[in-house]
Amino acid sequence: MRVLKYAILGLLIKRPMTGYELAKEFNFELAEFWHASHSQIYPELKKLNDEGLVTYDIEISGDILEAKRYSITKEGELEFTQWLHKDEKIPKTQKDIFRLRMYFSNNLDPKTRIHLLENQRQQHLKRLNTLVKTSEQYPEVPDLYSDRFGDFVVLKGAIMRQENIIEWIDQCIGYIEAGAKNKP
Amino acid sequence: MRVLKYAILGLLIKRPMTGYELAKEFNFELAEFWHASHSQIYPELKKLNDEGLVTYDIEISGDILEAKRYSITKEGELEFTQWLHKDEKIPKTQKDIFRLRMYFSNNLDPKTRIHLLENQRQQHLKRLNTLVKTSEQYPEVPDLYSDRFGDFVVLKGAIMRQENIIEWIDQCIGYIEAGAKNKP
DNA sequence: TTAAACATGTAAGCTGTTACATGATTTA
DNA sequence: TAAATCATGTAACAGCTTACATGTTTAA
Repeated sequence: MRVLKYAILGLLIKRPMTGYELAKEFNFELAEFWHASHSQIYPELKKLNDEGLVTYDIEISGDILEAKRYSITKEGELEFTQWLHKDEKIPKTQKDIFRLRMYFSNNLDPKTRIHLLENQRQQHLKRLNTLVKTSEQYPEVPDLYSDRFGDFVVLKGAIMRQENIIEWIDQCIGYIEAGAKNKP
Repeated sequence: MRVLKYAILGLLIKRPMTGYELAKEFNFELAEFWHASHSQIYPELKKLNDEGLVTYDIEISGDILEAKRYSITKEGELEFTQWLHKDEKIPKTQKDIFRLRMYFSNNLDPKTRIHLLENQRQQHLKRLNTLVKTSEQYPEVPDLYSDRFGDFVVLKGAIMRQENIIEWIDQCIGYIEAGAKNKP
């Protein structure tokens, strides 16, 4: 499916970037729903260059440090746009280890279950706070054609997802507390 | 990390199963947040057997059709329980291709964006309806120590997640409609 | 009698992570 | 001058998907 290919092409439409810069992008807002490390990015950039979807110029910092600044080509833009127009089938499975654990939680005593849930709750709350803080950079909805629009909607989605997970965790805790009260 | 190992061990605690039956389990409720196909399961069962965490008896249906019915061993139960007690770090990234597309959505005209969103909406709504129908099997919260408790809480979570995604999609559509009105 | 379900396995290939490997430049 | 950041690559391995491969039993 080569999603990384399209992720890179999409980022290069914003502006030409080095592999190193692309790797950084995958660690900010984007990181909530897509990630790639440099060991994936460099080979992919090479491949995209072979396919004629990107080109690069070499930049020199200081005396000898070379950086390849990649730009998307016309063909690259075309392929990216075609991909972007396609309907996406929703995935059957969103792998989630914690939910797998909860699926098996009848094997744990109530106290342990609540401990595990509280631990998750705390982590998600922390993440939520970070996301909310980031969202303060968007006092209003960005222009539809600005690339900040995409940032904005996925950030909103990330916040809503964290809130939803916390709500689910709270309900789980509620079920366990109610169940433990009946049969302690 | 070998999550599949623990997923299989957890399922075998419920009851002894064949590889074929395990594969089926990964296609029902569990499928929302974990999946494995038979080509992964059979080698893993072999490995677990080598490690002494499961054993099997051969069952014969009809004249010659053999099935290996796997049971978890004491060691297997111990390892599983130890795993289940561990705190889980929340993942930095939950890969989501559709959100990646939306991240790049400034490259699409508003009509196409709304088309893509409506398409997702419809798919998630369909999934939601299926989940809600399934949840009717749980008129009340199952007993804390019944293995239906795990089924129940993750099903609740799956429903909440679908509702949340639909809410996000609706908000996205709202942003686009509002933005397109200002600058058509 | 035929299609669906039962049943088990292997192989090739893609994706992704962690570690290995090296070195330059900038900033504190 | 030392640490952080910039910069690029490869290798080994784990995980997962799709296809290949084979055959039996049951229910319509």
